[in-house]
Amino acid sequence: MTAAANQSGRRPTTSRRLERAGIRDVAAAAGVSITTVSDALNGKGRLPDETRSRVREVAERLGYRPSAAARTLRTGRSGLIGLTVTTYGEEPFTFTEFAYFAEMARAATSAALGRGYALVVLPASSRHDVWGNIALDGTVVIDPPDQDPLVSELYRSGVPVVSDGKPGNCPVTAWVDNDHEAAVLGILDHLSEAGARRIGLLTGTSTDTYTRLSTEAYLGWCAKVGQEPVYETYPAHDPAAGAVAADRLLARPDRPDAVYGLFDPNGTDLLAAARRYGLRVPEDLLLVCCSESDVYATTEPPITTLSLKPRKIGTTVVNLLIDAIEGVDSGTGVDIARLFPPRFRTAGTGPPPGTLMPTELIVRASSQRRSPRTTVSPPRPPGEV
Amino acid sequence: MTAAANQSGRRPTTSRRLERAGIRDVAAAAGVSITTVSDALNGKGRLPDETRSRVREVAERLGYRPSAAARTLRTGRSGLIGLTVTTYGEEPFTFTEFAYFAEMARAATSAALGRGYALVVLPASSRHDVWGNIALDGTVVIDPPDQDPLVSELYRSGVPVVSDGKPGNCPVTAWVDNDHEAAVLGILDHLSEAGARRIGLLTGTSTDTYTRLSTEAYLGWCAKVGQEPVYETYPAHDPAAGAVAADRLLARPDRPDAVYGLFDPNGTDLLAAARRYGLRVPEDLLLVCCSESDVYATTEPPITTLSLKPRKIGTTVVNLLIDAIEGVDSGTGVDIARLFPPRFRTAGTGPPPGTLMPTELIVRASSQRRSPRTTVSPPRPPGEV
DNA sequence: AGCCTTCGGAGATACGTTTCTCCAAGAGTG
DNA sequence: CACTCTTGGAGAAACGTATCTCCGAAGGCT
Repeated sequence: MTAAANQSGRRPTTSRRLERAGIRDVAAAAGVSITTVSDALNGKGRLPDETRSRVREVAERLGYRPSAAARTLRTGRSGLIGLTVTTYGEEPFTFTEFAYFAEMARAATSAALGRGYALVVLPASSRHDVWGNIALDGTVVIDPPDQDPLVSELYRSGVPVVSDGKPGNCPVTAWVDNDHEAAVLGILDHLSEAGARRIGLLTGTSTDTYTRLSTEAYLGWCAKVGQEPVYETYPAHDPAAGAVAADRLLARPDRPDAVYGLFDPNGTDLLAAARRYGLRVPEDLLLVCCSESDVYATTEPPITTLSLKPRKIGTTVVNLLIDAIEGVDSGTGVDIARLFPPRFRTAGTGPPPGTLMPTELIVRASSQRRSPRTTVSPPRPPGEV
Repeated sequence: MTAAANQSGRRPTTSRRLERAGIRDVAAAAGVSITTVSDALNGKGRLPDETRSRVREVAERLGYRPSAAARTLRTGRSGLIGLTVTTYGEEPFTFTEFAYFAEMARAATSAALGRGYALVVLPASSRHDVWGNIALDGTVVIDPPDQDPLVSELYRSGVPVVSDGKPGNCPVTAWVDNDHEAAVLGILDHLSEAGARRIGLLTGTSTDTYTRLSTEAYLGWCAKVGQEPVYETYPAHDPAAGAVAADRLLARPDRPDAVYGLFDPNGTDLLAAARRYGLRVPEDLLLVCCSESDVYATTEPPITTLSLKPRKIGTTVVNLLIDAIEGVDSGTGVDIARLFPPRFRTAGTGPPPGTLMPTELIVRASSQRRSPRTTVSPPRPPGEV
């Protein structure tokens, strides 16, 4: 039994054996009250520096580590943020499957840590019992489907939710998304300027916002410029289906002379399909795809890609969420959250605040008829340093 | 004020406004005691099914969600597992930077979730205050450096730690690693059989276990077969340095006719370097590199890779950790953890239990002089389905 | 009839903090 | 001297759950 526990007069019968030192032990050892210890360690209250440092030293000596669980219970803050990615197909996660998710998650983790929060990776399926078992201060949801029951449940129970991807019909505290329409229009214009006469699209069958908005933008553009739409769809989560769809697109009688692929692997798939049909890129076929992968910088030829800037998105999403958690209204310091708890905030205030982030088109040889000058270091003979 | 809170007689003065329903509210609404509610919901105690279902129904109706914080405080279990990856260079994480980490993390997340735990991504630097703020049941550490203070601290405070990568000098509950020596020897034999006369190595400057063991295995093999070692080292976290080192290796007067690269990007780097020197792969240069990326299946030519099977590793690590947390001794059901808390378990019992996992060599064209028959679908004319 | 066992459940305590309230002693002030 | 104000700190009440202990009642057995 600890001497401190003895003095504190708490457990007279049960002897706490080798447990970690608690705040009581520190208080007893330093000859002060628990209040003083708490204040000293947390920098609150009014204490002379001498007491503060003495308490800190005693705590250090005893190896005192405050119990996160107790603190969470008392303060209602866990410092934990959920990160949820919608699941496609059998696998529980597409997490880190595509470069976009991986980079976004990394940026989000980093941003959260920078503000003292940690990220918990959670499945989108609410049946996993783990959801109820974790005290979350808020949640980031990537690409929530319409009417997501999980998001509704979270929001209803007062947990702030910020989504990456404009939510369909579920209530969120805030959302961040790319300006997909502008991105697609920009690409179509870019291809037109490069000489494309008939631009095709490789798109997905699912109904998520990204796919929907991008496809609509394409169709709208076609209607405006008077081009017959030329597109193929496939289930985006199935890599094999992508190659087949790429092949299908180039096999059409009205074969396009330029293609934009909405998903990461489309670039290599389209390149392979073009090769099979003996089409030269960019001479016979202009190519652009949406990807965060840098392999497209070294393909033959390098492929123009659209970056959704996942790092920026991840950072923004997390910062928005933490702002909501801490009740900061973008720097005004007004404690909005306390005045209007989340469950009431949208009542009558219209749609939740959304932020549109710009994308970046990384132009490479595949989308330029006149291929840009590439810097190639000349081969050096062996032996030369 | 809730009627239940009124009846319970607890807070007579302060009115709890719109807070979530607690276990007391459920008890009051169901006309039973708190004990009964807890037992009914957790499937403990001895209760008739009628009471159990009635309580469950009331809880459901009230939207009762047990407080994770309170449960954690009471039971000492949070259901949270830390996932730490050592940081190289400036970036806070290499998390998901390499395919190995990404896949390993995904498998670990999945395995944890399957057993009712969630993963928290944490930085390896202990100065981040977030470490002390989270109740962790255990931690997975990827590739801990020798004498890692963080691991020591965790282990000392009784938190089980399982590492991916054989730990140098820090005490862990268990560890999992590949049999790097066997893997390297296997590759060297494979290259020899393919006709290699002088095998080179592209390796790293850092002292982590993987780099060290692999390099030592190479040197040992060289000594055994009487080949002069031919290798170049570079800081593995610097992508640009890899290309330079690859170039250096092929520029040597004693240029190797086969190379094994220890890191993921080495394949493309070596391929590019070979091209610069006019070396044909595999005719003039045999190539193997360690990578989880499937881009090497489609390079020109496809490159033979060594897979460390990160999914298997991630799953094993997590299961080992949870076994330790729950005190399960690999199925015997003996509660070892309770009998011997972690801090005493290594006293005299020698090194912590380690598991060596096999690797997999994925043989492709780059390491075979007689290139294997490749199945290439002949180009189909457009219009044909 | 008396005793033992099982059933169904209530009471109370502990988990380890944070924080609200309050108090004693000294210091300044009229 | 009587008073207020400030300083430094103590006491105790939560936070919401799990669980240990105990108890009455009903039935079974000798």
